[in-house]
Amino acid sequence: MPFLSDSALKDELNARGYRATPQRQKVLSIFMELTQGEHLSAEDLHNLLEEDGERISLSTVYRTLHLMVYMGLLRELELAEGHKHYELNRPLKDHHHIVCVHCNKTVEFAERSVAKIGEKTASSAGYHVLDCQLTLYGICANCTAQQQAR
Amino acid sequence: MPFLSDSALKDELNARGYRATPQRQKVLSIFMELTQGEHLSAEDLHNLLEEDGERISLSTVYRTLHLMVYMGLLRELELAEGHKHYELNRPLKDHHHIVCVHCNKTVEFAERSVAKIGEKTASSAGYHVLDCQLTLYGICANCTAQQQAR
DNA sequence: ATGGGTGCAAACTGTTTGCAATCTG
DNA sequence: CAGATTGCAAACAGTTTGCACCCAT
Repeated sequence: MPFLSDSALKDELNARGYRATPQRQKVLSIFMELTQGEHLSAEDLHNLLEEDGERISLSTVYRTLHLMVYMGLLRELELAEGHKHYELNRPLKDHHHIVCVHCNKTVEFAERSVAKIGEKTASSAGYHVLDCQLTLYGICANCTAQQQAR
Repeated sequence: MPFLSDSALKDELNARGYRATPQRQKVLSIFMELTQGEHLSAEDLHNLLEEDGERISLSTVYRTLHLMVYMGLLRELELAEGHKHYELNRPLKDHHHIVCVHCNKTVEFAERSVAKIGEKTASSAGYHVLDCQLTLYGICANCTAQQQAR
């Protein structure tokens, strides 16, 4: 599901009774241009679209993000920055985050065993797992160094 | 750190140049009365305090929560419900969450190996880990059953 | 007594919603 | 052409902040 042409997106939307609009296509194409691990807030996305000369309102950005999360095209991340971030929902969800609580710098890392542990635990609690996010909060090397400098 | 008497809290605060106020003591005592795994939003906490006949403003609740997270007494959770939740920051952080994306029901579970994996990964990226949260999103048994009933 | 803490109300941020106009299937 | 989708502006929810008063230290 990571790469979806405009026409594939249209099919996917139509199959579920939704319509393909230029806004939706443009939103998805922005996400497909990101490098692995990059993620955007609603406002980041809106800015990128405007820079590209697209005319799209913030409300539509939000509505589109919700729709695409609902359809499974995007993944919603809750990093502790007060607003949500979104990224393409790649089939292998073995990619997690470390956030620096000082500077908010975020690093992605891949780790297969976490998803397995999660899957096992959740299903024994009767849950059908949709997503598995391991988030580590800490202080990055840079900030640690700066603290010691004081 | 899970159980802190009023006077221990006072010492802890004074040592860092803060003052012990009735509001802060009451907030912490509310958290200490919770059963393991319970967590509160700022508003939940405010309501509980008012039920107990305490006079405390919402702003003070927020300020106190931030302070206690900063001091390491509380842990901030980002469950996908649009607002943050807080719980006592117990020394063993091997306790994670599964959230049902339909009904928001949250279940806690303990899993030791995740923290180990996280610690290892983060430190190799140069991060000093403060917290490690594994959050699983899925559909609970109840909601699955209801979906099939339709 | 001094400066940290509180309550209040007003400001803010990110997000959602109602509605008329517009576009897709 | 019907109904889904959009843009706009207004409404919202949760959280933060300025300021005068108050109370731990």
